[in-house]
Parts: sequence; structure tokens; C-alpha cells
Amino acid sequence: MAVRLFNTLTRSAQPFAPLDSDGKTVGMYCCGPTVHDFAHIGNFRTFVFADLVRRYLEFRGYAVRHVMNITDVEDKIIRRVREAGTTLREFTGRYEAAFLQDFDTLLCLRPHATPRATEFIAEMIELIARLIERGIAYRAPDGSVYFSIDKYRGCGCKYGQLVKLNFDAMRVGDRVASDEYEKESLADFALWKARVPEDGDIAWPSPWGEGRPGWHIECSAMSMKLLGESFDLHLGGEDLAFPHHEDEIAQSEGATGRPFVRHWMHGAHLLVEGKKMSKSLGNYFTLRDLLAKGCTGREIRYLLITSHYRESFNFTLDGLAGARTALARIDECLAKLRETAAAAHAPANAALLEQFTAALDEDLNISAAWAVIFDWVRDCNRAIATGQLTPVAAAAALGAWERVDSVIGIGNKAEAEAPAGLLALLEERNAARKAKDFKRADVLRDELKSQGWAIEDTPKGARLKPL
RNA sequence: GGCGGGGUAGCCAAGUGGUAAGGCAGGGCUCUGCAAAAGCCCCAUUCGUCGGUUCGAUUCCGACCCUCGCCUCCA
Repeated sequence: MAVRLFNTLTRSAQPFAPLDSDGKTVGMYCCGPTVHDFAHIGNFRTFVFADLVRRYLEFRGYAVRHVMNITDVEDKIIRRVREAGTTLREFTGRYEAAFLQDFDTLLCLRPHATPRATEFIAEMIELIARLIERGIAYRAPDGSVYFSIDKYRGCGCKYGQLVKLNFDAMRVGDRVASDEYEKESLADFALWKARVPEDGDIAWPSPWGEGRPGWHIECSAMSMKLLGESFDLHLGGEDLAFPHHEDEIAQSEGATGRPFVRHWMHGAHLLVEGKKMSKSLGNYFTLRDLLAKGCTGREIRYLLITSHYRESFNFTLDGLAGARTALARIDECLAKLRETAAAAHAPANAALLEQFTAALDEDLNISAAWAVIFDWVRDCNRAIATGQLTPVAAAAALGAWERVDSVIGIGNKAEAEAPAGLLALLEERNAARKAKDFKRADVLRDELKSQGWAIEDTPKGARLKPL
């Protein structure tokens, strides 16, 4: 049994096998954020998807080296730095910190490296120089350096590996014109952008004069520097397939003459309330907007990984409410398992793990995996309800859950401890109930409720739960 | 216009050439002083429409309708 993953290069799911001779080490690169604003929920779908890929490969025994870039120089950033009258570092530092905080909130594992574009300018210049040396890139009269798709093709390389392209039928829109500098050919793209007055002091020296890198070159330079000229996995949102990833392939393979990435994976976008997210529709949410509505990172993470990564997903506030209920069901089950297991120990239950693995091995069929998990929850609940679950069986179930959770990463709900004063009120209510003074008991229940705690009367006694 | 995804219950969402997972919502029941919480059970004769292939189609093929994305800012 092998992990099968869909590869955009072949448009089919294929068995995953690392390039490394040990068969264990995996290099994985995911296109990270452009730090010009707070990231929105759609951005995070991609990062949670990448986190899931990494966690699952680790679950399957691979040693993953996960790299995610931070794009901290780019047109929009430069404009906003100018508008804000601040420095590049100060501006991007603020949003980078916010991004990483959001990343943690969503319970994503931090990549092993998060290189900033501005700290790899030398590597980018070196890569561009190699392309010029090979005759694939050229310097335009304005001082910018462009990648020549014609020359690249002339070397026997293929442009258009990820997306089927028909350049003749391509619509030439306004956006092409607005990005036009002095390219030889329409499809050529910038490797190095010559400094213009609007750039202010945001520029670096290079053999071709002052300027700044084009957008695509950073990912080629940083991924190859940190993972090698050929590596296993490259991930990103589906919109990046063209031109960003196509151009990355061209730059990298054009410079090295070697295959760049073996396996490309693209996450689909999400809709919000059935529509494309847009500020004017009022369905544009940053993670922070959602947290302000009172939901947790854990709930958002759950919702983002309830559906398959290659399907567009409809993110709704209703769905978010449902996420809370669904997670509570899992939490309840786990709490009861822990109570039943007590001090017992046992190896992880194999049945759950087998089914879970079988589901995710098929191109990360997470929906099928959730079905396995919820079937398991129901089975556990039934066994507990009928008193048939032994402490050893409960411990085995918990052992398996721990493995499952290493992949889905929803963890355990933080067990909030009620303040002593409230516990005293709870005791008072218990006494009142015992004395059949239900009026008094209900008053105490309301009092606790007004302080944000609900009473749950269980067969084993009353307990407090935050509302 | 070119290319590529989708349309499965009230909502979200898997899946298969042999008769439809799971979650949420809803309904019933158990527990409870009552309630809440929790648990159990129920909940699509049917998979966008129309044709075709087949013993059999939601699944394969064709046409059509609707929808989303990419086509050099983009997760």
C-alpha cells in the first residue's frame, strides 16, 4: 500500500515515492503568503491543506522537510509601504508576525524553514545570471531582465507542463498591457525589474543595475537552495499553477537542465456563502474576522479540512456552527474514553488506523476519513453506553486516536477549569437538589449561567462546562 | 473565445457498472425534579436535464442547461 497523490503534471493520482535514495526523506515546498495584509480564509485553506499533506506523510513514516516562503517584496507591498510612509522591513514584519500567529491559531505545524524573499536576493541574482549565461534570459533596454520562452523552448524544454496552453488563442487583456515593460515576446516574464522612481529606496544592486526580483524567481531560488535542484513536492493554490508555477519550472529547469519538482499539488479555492469572496459582497473574511465572531481556530481548521482539497469548498457561517457541534461530539467521546481507560495501557487499536489510512492513501480522501472517524465515535459511544468497553479497549482506542489526531491536528479541547467560587456554587446546588429544594437549585443554575458556565448533570454527577 | 473543475437530502459533502458514506439541521426515544448536555434510533427508491450503450447507469458515452476557476496581481 502506498500513498497516492494527484499530480498536476500528469493529471492523475500516482503512487508517491520520494526521490531520496533512503525512500524516507521528502522535500516539500509550499508557496507562502505575500505579507501585505492580514491573510483571508481562502489563503488559509491552502496552508491548512499543505499542513495536512505534511502531517499525513509524517504519519506514513516519511521525514518531511517543509519549506514555505514569505514574499516580502512585490508591487503591492511597495505601494503600501510608500502609502504608509514606513520601511519595507517594518511593514512586512508586522504582517508576517500576524500571519504566523494565525498559522498557529489554525493548529498548523510550523514549516522547518520560512525563508524571506529579501534574504535570498543573492541566490536569485545567481540564478538569473545562469539563465542569461545559457541564453534563456535577456536584458531589455530598460534594465529589466526577462525570461525568453522562445529560447527556453529552443533548448528542448517544455513550457506549459502544468496547464495546457494555447498562446494563439490567449486573450490579450488590459492586465497584460499594464505589466508591459520592454519584453521581446508577450509571454516572456520578468526575472529582474529595473528600479523605477515609485520603488523609492526599495532596490538592490545587481549586475544589471539596481532593481528588485520578479515574482516567480524567489520560489525557484529558495526552494532549490533549501531542498536541492530536484525535490519531491511543491504545493500551492490552484490559481498559482499558471503562470507562477509554470514559470518556476521554466526558470529552474532552464538554469539547471534537471527536472525541478516531481510532484505538483494544487488546492482548490473556496467560496464563501456560495459566492466568490469579495469585499463588496461582505463575504470576505480574514481569520481575525472569524475569530472576532467568536469561533475558534480549531473549528475553522476542522471546517477547512472537511472536504477534499481538489474540490472547491463552500465556506459558510452555518458550516462553522456545525463544526462546533461535530467537534463537541468527538470531545465528549474522548472524555468518556479517558474516564473509562483510567490508568489502563494498551497498544493502539489497529482497525481505526487501517481504515483511516486506507481513506487518506487515496489522494487524501479526507471526507472518507471523517466518515471512518465518526463511525468509530458512534461505536465507542455504543460500547460505553452498554458498559461493554473495558479499560484496556478504551486505552487502545485512545492510542489510535492519538495517531489519527497527529494528522487531523484538532487536538484536545482545552479543559477549562472552573474557578473555585463557581465550584462552590455547584456544590451548593448539588446540596439543594439532594434536599429537593429545586427552586434554590434552579436559582444557582441561573447564577452559574450568568457567569458563563453551564451545568451538565451526568449519571456520574454534575459538572461545569464553559458556555 | 481557449482550457479545466463541479451539479448527490433543508445545508455541507464522500462514493460506486449491481441498487446511495459521514457531518450539520430536523424528528423520535433514553437519561433528568425540570431543563440543559450527552447518548441511541430515524431521516435520498434516488444522484442537473434529455437521449444512448448495458441484463443493469448516479457511475460509461453524447447533447443540452446551470455554476465555479484559470487565460501574466492572485491561496
